[in-house]
Amino acid sequence: MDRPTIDDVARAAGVTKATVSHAYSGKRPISATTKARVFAAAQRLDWVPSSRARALAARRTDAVGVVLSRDPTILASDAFFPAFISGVEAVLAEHEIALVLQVASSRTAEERAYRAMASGRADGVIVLDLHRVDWRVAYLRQIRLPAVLLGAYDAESPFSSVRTDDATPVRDLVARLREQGHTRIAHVSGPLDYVHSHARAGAYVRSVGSKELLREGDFTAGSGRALTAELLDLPDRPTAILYSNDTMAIAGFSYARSRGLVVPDDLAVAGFDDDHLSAHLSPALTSVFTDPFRRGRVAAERLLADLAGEPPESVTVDCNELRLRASTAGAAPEAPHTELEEEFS
Amino acid sequence: MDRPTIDDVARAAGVTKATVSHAYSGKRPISATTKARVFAAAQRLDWVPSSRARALAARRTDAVGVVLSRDPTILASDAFFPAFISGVEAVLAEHEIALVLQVASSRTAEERAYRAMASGRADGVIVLDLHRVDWRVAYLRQIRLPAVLLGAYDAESPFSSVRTDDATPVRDLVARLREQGHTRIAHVSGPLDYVHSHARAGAYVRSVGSKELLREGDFTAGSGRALTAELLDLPDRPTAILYSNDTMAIAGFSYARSRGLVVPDDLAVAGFDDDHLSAHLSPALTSVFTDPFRRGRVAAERLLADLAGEPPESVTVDCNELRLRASTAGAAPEAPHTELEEEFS
DNA sequence: ATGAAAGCGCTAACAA
DNA sequence: TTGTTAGCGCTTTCAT
Repeated sequence: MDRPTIDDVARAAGVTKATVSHAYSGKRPISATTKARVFAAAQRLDWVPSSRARALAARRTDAVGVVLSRDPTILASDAFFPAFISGVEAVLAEHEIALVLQVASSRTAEERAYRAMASGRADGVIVLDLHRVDWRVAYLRQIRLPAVLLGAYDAESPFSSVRTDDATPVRDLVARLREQGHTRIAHVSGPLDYVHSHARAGAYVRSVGSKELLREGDFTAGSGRALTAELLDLPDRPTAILYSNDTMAIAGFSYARSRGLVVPDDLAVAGFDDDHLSAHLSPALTSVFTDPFRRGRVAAERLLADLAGEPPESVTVDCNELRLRASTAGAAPEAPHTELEEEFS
Repeated sequence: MDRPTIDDVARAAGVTKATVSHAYSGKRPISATTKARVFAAAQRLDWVPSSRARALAARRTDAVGVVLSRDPTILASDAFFPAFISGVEAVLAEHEIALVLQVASSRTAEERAYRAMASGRADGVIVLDLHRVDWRVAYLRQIRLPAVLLGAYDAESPFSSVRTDDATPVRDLVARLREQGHTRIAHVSGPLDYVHSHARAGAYVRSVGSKELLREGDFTAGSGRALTAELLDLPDRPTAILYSNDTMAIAGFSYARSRGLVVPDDLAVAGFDDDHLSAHLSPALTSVFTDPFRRGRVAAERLLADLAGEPPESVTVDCNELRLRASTAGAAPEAPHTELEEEFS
């Protein structure tokens, strides 16, 4: 009454385990007739090969891992993650490969999680939220766990990576706002040690030529609100704010509104990541669609290629798309401080 | 240069594999001194037990599975799933148990996925999106895979379940709208073969006493829009619409607005699930917060208890909270058709 | 308190 | 084309 094993099937089909195994894997020629007998027997016995035994013998798990260093509570309000995972799954599902998820909120927990992956939970991992100097890159190399990095890692690394160009949409957005007459354009970034935050902030700084109105947030609504307050309290306040994600942008524009400012008339606002509800806000939020679904697909495909033995490769996905909406529409407000600026210049 | 095995550690510590194994599992008394020697050796050799070998020998994987029957692309725009998974992970992370995710978009693929879980990918599963008559319940029993069902399954089942009361907030909401003078209150449900959609729709029908203004959607923005159009085209159109999720509600009120209706003056609108941005829409969307994070926690805890040998149990989580916001504020519009109704009555 | 040895259910190298 | 057999690296029973 226990689950049948490969031996049961072999016996029922009048062959040996090896034949059964090969009938399924196709790793050696099996005559059509025996193959048919094997399959029939397996079907009759309702046999499913044990993934555990297979994993041990083949040193392969048929699973791909993701270790999340984010706090579980933050996961919930993030536009990127679910869509990215969907993209990954879309590829993995075709190959009947599972996705193993583990969250770890401390460095030691994270190391343990990666070691667990390496010890047989997964054949390779996708690394998210890459830092500019990321201990995980060296660590994964050390424990020899195949990996794909999501983001442009500058330092030498033996891993494939999936990159995007975050600079262009930021530059385009700044240019656009300039055309509308904005001269005081601020940026609320994510943590600057993340490669993606840093890339966006860097593009911003190069575009406006100054760090004066750059503020470092942490992607939470709280920081969006606090830093917006700080910027609006400036004697020469910005007339436009670019946020590094939609959550901060929305928190920011709610706050601005609570101070009596009208978006976009008094303050233009733009986000990043294009949450699926952002188009429905009013005013609708200008944002940058980054196609996390597609990036998930590409990352999964890249990892499977690596696991199949292809040499690592850096692929760049051209997916970012600036979506201009009402929150940045219209001309810049008659900046009350422009005269002041001129006085000082 | 290969990964060290338990034998290497045993040799280095001058004991046998059995001792090493027991030093870690604590399944038999080991003297403090040998234990110390073992741990020291393991540390020195940088040994991590192979989860594959352990899984095979112990018939346990230390992983919990979720098979998603949704299309991967839908996953992305759903308020429930990421938060639920976060809750699950919050519990699993404490026990260093992994979460195995697999999406399957056809029944056969789904069966394969569950069999893979049963064959060693996971020790048990959490079943989402329960149908009123759900083949998976019988199937999981047949393949003897421990499971926790999310939702109130009516038929006899050997599984634990995590239930919520979706009826009360619907009833409260209808009552509230009645007080405001609404007499034509419609409902756009999710697919009625889902237990949760059905529970909400059932509560609605019992509250309003009629199915006339009930429309069955599928939780997508498209169906929200289409069914809203249908309802608004009615000769005696509703003055309030309850949707079974926020996505449909938002699509619905965008559409209503495009027809020149003002929310909530001409049409009151309410959603379900309370997407994290719903409070920021304008008007802010009335919705029902269902605490998916907490339900995820409870489901994971329940599954771990089942796996530890406790008898299955149905737990009810009292988590639903009606959040009244501007989209249902104010009195019912002077219903343009009330006179008509009187003419006909 | 510890050792010896038999599996767990497959894969793959080696034979035939 | 198929059979034989030795692992894969653990856990666990049976001895001591």
